[in-house]
Amino acid sequence: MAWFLTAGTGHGQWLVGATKSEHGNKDVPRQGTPLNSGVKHRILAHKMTHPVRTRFAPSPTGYMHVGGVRTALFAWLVARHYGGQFILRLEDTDKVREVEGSGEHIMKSLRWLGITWDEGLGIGGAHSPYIQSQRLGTYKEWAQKLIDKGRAYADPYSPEELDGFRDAAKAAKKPFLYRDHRPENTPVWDGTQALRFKSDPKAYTWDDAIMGKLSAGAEAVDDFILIKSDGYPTYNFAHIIDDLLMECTHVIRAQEFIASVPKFLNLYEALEIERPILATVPPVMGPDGRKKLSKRDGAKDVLDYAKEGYLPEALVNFMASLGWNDGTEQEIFTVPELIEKFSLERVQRAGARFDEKRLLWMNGAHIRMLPLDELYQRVQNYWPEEAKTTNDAFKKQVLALVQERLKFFGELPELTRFFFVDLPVNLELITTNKQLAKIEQPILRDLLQTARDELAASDFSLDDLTNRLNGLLERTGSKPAVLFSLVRIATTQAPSSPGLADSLTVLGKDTALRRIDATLAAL
RNA sequence: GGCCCCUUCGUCUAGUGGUCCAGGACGUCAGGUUCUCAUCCUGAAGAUCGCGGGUUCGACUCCCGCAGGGGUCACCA
Repeated sequence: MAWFLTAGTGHGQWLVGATKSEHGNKDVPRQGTPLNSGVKHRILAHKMTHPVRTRFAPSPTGYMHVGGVRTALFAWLVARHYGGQFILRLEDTDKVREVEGSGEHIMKSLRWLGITWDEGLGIGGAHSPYIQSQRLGTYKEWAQKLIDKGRAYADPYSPEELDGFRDAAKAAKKPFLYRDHRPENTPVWDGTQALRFKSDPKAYTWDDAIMGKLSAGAEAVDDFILIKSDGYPTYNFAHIIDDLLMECTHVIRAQEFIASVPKFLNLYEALEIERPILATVPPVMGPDGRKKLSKRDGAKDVLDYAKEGYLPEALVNFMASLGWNDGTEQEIFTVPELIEKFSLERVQRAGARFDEKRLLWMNGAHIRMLPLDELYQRVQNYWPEEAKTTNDAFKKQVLALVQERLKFFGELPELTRFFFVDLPVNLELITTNKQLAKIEQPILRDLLQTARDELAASDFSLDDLTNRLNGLLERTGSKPAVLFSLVRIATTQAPSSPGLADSLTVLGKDTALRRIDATLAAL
């Protein structure tokens, strides 16, 4: 069932009437303020009769890292939570910064994570096109409305003049405000200059679904550029038009836009359109906590996590937990649980540091939750080279043994190689072993020979192996740390492996005895 | 520099005036699970709730100031 944002949906969560009382009311209690006890006074007031529609609108400037994708995730979670729609739009209005193939790469990233969209890039929809460079006519139309109202004008200055103004402002330690230089008689736009918004500066107070009550003075409102001189709109203008036309109910975006909101609010007024619910997601900080995660500082492409064998549901869980929790002590969430429990009200306002160790743990936890057959399907591209020709049944047995040891699929080869190929005898494994190093080689040799004879009589079923290994312990009087280590090293030639009996039964009699013989020959 | 936002264990966080000399998770350390690695279990260390005032019988929770951090001041988004 779809949720609708209307007054009186029952829970009192969504209230009426934000836009009109938005400004100049710092001390006046808002009408229709939510009663719903004061859930951090973040409850959003808005009137709407449409189903929830959220969007993610990246610009095609390369890959996406965890910080950017988390914003998409939150928007997606909101849409899914309310049974609404999620839209993917491409904001490609900066042709200089555009990186070829980014759109495809972004779609691939979202698809991998299971962040599905109902309209937009690649699939079209009722509000096509979803690529801003293909919507230039629309922006021009809306720009004309502003011109007709006397709320837009051509920028007569050269870039050099503008730089001069900016430098002067900087030298005076004052913020640069274009409108301080607004021409007396604002020129008519002929399409070759930049088109600027003629702002009506005033102080604003508004509600942010995450940050709560926000405010800024009139100095935050300026004459920003609507249409650049190359004919493309700026983000500041285009997104407002698109969100309106695409009927977005929420604009969920990163924190760097918070300072621009007063400009947007001013533009909504000039356009006489109702604004969507605004939500500002706090930044994901780099591991050092000094600044937000960025490509410049080596933030990874989310698809790198795919390559390394991370589970998308684990990464989703991890990103969600970066700045959100459900108020209980639950840490591991499935995607359906996230959809059910997610709410903007419980999103943190402070930035959260990216801790890859926690991601690693979470990924392991999700791997352990997977049924063996599903894990087997997912892990198929990660087997060591030597396993390529091995049959499924055998690989599945191996996988069952390493499932609880896997932190990410990329570890599969080093964890399992010895199951598929005889590794060269490495006596160092014995000489550096705490227990075995103390024992002279001839004694070790006898012990291993005894074990070999016993194993030769086994049918290599797990039960029989376990019994014989235990019997061996009694008969030889040696400690498990000695006997088991010795046999384990001889049969695997690996520094670590799953339990001895488990490993042996999967390895099989021929292989196990052959490897013991090789070790015997080397001792 | 102006404006805006943020501030609880190393990290992610719980916490909406008394139940908090602050709870959980990751990480770390120690012990247990017949060998290694891992899982699992148990335990330990780890936060004078950024600092200073105030309000209150009582503040992590409310108010004020300060400090620190972040964001922004583009014909980038």
